[in-house]
Parts: sequence; C-alpha cells; structure tokens
Amino acid sequence: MPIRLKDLAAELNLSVTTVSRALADYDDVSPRTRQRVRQAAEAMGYVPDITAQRLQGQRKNALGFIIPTFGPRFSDPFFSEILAGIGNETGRQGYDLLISTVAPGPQELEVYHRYVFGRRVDGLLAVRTRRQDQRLAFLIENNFPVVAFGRTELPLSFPWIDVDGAHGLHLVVDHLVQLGHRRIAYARPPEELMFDAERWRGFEDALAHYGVPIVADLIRHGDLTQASGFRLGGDLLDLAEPPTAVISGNDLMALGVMAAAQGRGMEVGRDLSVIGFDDVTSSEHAHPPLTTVRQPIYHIATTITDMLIKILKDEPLQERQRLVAPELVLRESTGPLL
Amino acid sequence: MPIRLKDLAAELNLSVTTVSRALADYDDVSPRTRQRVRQAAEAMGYVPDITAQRLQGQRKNALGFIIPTFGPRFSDPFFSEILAGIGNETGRQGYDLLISTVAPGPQELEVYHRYVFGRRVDGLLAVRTRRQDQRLAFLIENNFPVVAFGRTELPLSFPWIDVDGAHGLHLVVDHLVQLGHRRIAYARPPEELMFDAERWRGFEDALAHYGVPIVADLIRHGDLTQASGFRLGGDLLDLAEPPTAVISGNDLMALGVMAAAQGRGMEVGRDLSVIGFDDVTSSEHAHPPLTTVRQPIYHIATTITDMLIKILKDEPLQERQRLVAPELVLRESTGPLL
DNA sequence: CTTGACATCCAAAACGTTTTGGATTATAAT
DNA sequence: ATTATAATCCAAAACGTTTTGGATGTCAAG
Repeated sequence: MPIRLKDLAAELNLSVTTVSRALADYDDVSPRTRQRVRQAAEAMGYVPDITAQRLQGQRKNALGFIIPTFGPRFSDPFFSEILAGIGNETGRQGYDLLISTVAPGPQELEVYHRYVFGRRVDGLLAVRTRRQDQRLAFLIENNFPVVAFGRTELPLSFPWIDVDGAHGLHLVVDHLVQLGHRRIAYARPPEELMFDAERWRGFEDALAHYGVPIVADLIRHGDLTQASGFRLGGDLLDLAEPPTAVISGNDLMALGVMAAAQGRGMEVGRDLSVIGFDDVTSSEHAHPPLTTVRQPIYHIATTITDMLIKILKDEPLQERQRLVAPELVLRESTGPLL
Repeated sequence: MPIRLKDLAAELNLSVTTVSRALADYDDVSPRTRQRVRQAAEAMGYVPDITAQRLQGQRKNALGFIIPTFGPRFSDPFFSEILAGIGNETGRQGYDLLISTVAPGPQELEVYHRYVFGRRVDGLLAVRTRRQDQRLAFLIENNFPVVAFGRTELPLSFPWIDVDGAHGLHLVVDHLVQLGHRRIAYARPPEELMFDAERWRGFEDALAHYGVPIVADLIRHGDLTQASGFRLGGDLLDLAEPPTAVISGNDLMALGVMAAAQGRGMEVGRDLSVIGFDDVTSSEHAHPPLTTVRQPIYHIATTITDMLIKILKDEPLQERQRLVAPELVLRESTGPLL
C-alpha cells in the first residue's frame, strides 16, 4: 500500500494540510517542521498521487501527441525523431506524454475528441498538417491549446513552426539545374498534406525561373514510404523517356527510388540523380550517401513542445509562428548530367 | 465549461447517483430513466472526467511504455513498429498510453519509479531486455504488472514473449555455411542486451557444429544504428583477411555494412554476403534486398499489450511465456562464395 | 495588562466520479 | 388490510490532494 499524505501526518502528529504545505514550500510552516516533514517523506518513500493532484488542480501536467499512422506497421524515421524530441522535452519539463496512434480519417477526430473532452491533457501537438486540417479546426474551435509543426490552408490562427518547403525546392531545383538536369521528376508527398502544397509552389516557381518545362508524366504522388519510392522510381525509370533526376518527398522515398535504379543496374549519382528531403539519420550512411534537404526535425520537435508548455503556463512566446529555412546537404546521390 | 454529472442531474431532476448508474447500465434504474439520461447526455455532450474516474476507482486504464533511447535522436524502425503495435492495441482496448523516452542508466530507473509510485499507469511494457535488467528487477520487486518483449539472466519470473535468437542464428549460419562461407563476421548487438547472449549461444553452437572456427577479430559489438554498421563494416572489410560474410545484430546495422561494402566498390550478394535481423519494412526495398531473420515485431507488440491488459483484468493467459521461432527471409544480399 | 502583529498550524471544502447502504413507492401474496 | 417483494431512486462517503479561511500562541510595543 503506498504512503499517503495522511500517513505522513499521522506519523508526525501534524495535519494533512501542514504536511502538504510543508512539501510545497509554503512559508507558513516553520523551518523545523518543514525539515521534519521532508525527512519523513523521504524515509517513508512518499510519492504524491498524481491523479488526486490532477483532480484538485486544473492542470494535468500532460501533453498529448496523436501520431497519424498510415497502415498498422509504420516505420518512418521522421516520427521517431519527432517522438524523441517531444518525449525528451516533455520529460525534461516534468510533463507526461500521452500517445495515440490512429490513421487519418473520421476515427482520428474521435481520438481528438476523447483527448479534449475527456480532459486527459492540457494541450496537444500536431504534425504533418494537412491543407484542410480538421484536427486543427476542431481544436481551435474548442479553444484547446495546440502547437503544430506545419501550417494549413484553413483560415485559422494558431502557433506553429514550419520549414520553408518552397525555399527547399528552390534549393533542390537550383542544384539539379546547375548540374545540367532538365528532365526532372518529382515523387510528391500525398497531396492532402500542406507541405506538398508549399513545396509544389517552390517547384513550379523554380522550374519556371529556369525555363524548364514541367512534364506531367514525371510528376507522381507517393505515400512517403520506401516501398512507394521503390514503385514510383521503377515506374519513372521504365518510361520511354525517363527522367535524369528524381526529387523525392522525403528521404525514405528517395531511398526507394535509389534501390529501384540500382536494381536496374544504374549507378545513382551518375546515371540518375536522386534527392531527398529531411536528412534522417540513415541518409548519411546509405549508398551512395543521399543528397537531401535537411530539416531540423528533432529541434523543431523540442521547440514546439516548449512553446506549448509556455502557452500553458501563460508565459510569453518569443515568436508565435516561425518559418525556418532548410539547408541543402550535398552528398553523392546527385551528379552532373552525362 | 464542460458538462458535469451534476449538470445532467439538475437538468433531469435526478440525483447524480442515478445519472451515473444509468450511464453505467445498472439494472436498478428504470428503462425509461436510462433512456432519458442517455439522450440528455448525448444532447449535452457529456464526457466523463477521466481524472475523477481514476481517483475513485483503482484503475487508471492506462499503460506505460518507456522507450530506451540511445542518444537524443533515435531512429530505429524497431521502435516504430513496437510503438505502432502497442499504440494500436491500447487504443483498440480503450486504454491510454503513456510514453517516456530516456537513455538506459540511473535516470531511467527514476522514470520507472515515477510511473510506479506516482500511480500513473496500471502496468508497463518493457522491450530490449538486458542481461541484468534492473528495470524488471525493480518492477517485480514492487509487484508492478509488466509484460516484456525479451527475457533476462536475473532469476525473475514474469510474463514475456521472446524470439528464439539462438535458433535464429542457427538459421543464419546454416544458410551461410551452405553457401560456402567460413570467414563469418558478426556485428553483435550491445553485449548488455539479453538477446545478444541468446544469439551468441546460437552462433557458437552452429559454428561448432560445422567445425568453423570463431575468429576473434571478426567479432565486434555495435550499437544497432546504421552508422555503427557502416563503421564496423568498414573496419572488417579493411582487415588484412576480411570476412566473406557479415551477420548483423539488426537490419539497420546490416544496411550500414552494405553501404560500407558498396562504398568500397564491392557488390553485396556477390563479393560479400550480408544478413540482418528483424525484417523491418525498409529491408525489402533496399538494394540489394536484404536477406534477414524475420521477427514479427508488430504482432509481438500487440500481443504483449493484450497480455498485460488481460493480467490487469484478471483474465487468464493462454501462455505466460512464449518463445517464437523466427524465420529466415532469403533475398539478394547473400550469395555463394566465389 | 492589553493590543497588534507575526508565526505557525489546521478543519473543512472542493475537484468529479463511483459505491455503499438504505429509503421510498408500487405490486403481489397472505 | 397487512406484509413481503421487487423496482426505483438517492444521500453520503470515499478516492488523495490543494486551497480557503480561520484559530491559536508568542512576543513586542504601548
């Protein structure tokens, strides 16, 4: 049986009130008593019952993160990094982290509903925002604290951090065009995702700037898995007029595209240029090492977590919304057009 | 302001007790009343306050999973699959899932302490068990419900599922020896992990069975990251007498080994055989597709979750401990010795 | 010796549920 | 008309904290 406040109180011949206040460092308890209470609490191994604390106060001291998983097995290093960032930061600041995994769709909103109305957490983190993001609409409509990695097309005001995808695609196209490529394929992210919109804008702009035509056949949507990249890459390479360079929605798809090319006997970086997005940890030690656009995923994850906690504590934010510029990481999967 | 039971009661001219019991389907409330209560609850959007429910009952209806992350950024598809399994199963059964990320070590035990004595969850899931697993020792000593993926060397009795690593390495060695390999390197998992012990036993047995010597120089410990595989692979291949086959502690390391070999101009599957362990989703679409030992990670994750929930509900378990046989998946990263 | 001013302590209420142990009313059996 | 029985309802306690609003005692100033 765990130790309760009243056990401590009985042991020390004090009231529950005084014990509680002693532990909370109120100044209406004498130093001597405070000391005695502290020692007894330590000795008897007292740990407050968090549930009771939560019922009493308004705070749950807990954050929620609902992972949009596509399919039962998901294996996306993007989420691993996000989770590590959120997990470490919540832990560091003494918050609990509540997780759910659910596929996008109507069921997903039910989970948000449960979190919000079941008063399980003080705030939520959202990632992989969508053009029409019903999750954000729901949360904001209900005045529920949220910070997002990503924006949305809906006319909603909320705190976020996002990576400038348009800029990212400018960097990519600059690089490829400089290498001489003009038949550039783009294995796009799913079109419902907001970052697809931004990146597409950058892609169109950049190609227009160089006067390179967009070939409809070279533009496909994938689902951000390696399998999808592999399939799309194969399709593109089997075209009568295949591309000389492939841009991918993320590193995982890029890795799939590389495997497809290599499976056809091509040397990536020479016969085909492949470029990713994210710079997940495995990209550096792939073969060839992947040229990609780095977004500081881990850092963004810790930052949105910290922002959310600041909001919950009514502390001021330095910036409510921030667009960070990604960085092109040149490695060996891209090379000059032969 | 959310709706409370007492708001419903006031609206319906009933007592809080009756409303509560109506919603919980007790048979001492008339069908007519039950109906009225249900409708009102629906109409007014009543959602019970989970914190109050938790304080009242003993149950938290929540499970905990403390992810042992090595380094701030972790990116291990193994954990992604585990998490997907645990997340989906807890969600399916109406449980909450509480996550922490913490590096193995003394801090880690503090987190376990917080979970157990802070009464945040009803039970915990443990993975990547260690030979001397202090986490399990702590939990069992405190009679806290736990189900593990993996065993331990400590003399503790607890429910687990494990993959028969010794058998797995027998499969691997059989395969390689049949292909003619005798200089077999082994990029081992960290030695504190229990599954390293089991697999090593299988490795030694199998080599002895075929009369193949163990070359000390070809045996190294890695940390299960792709970077580690890359480094170890490079070291092994730069040896005066390099191996002709490399067994890896997991797929990620195997991918790193492949990249190291390819970076040295070798063709994996011909000049060097590489074999992994896990069969994570990306292994199939690597180049070459990775020969590996499949463990049903996702399925194991859902099963240990279900076992834990059964234990919490005092339902009988079919098996308290189960050893599952892994399966060799032949792909193209292994080939006959030239 | 009284009066404030402090310092120190505590009883009771509150948070929102569920459970306990009846109370009340209607119905059926004598 | 009683009395048992069943059906339906509810007041109060309980879960373990924190907060509110004093109560008590001590000491210095008047």
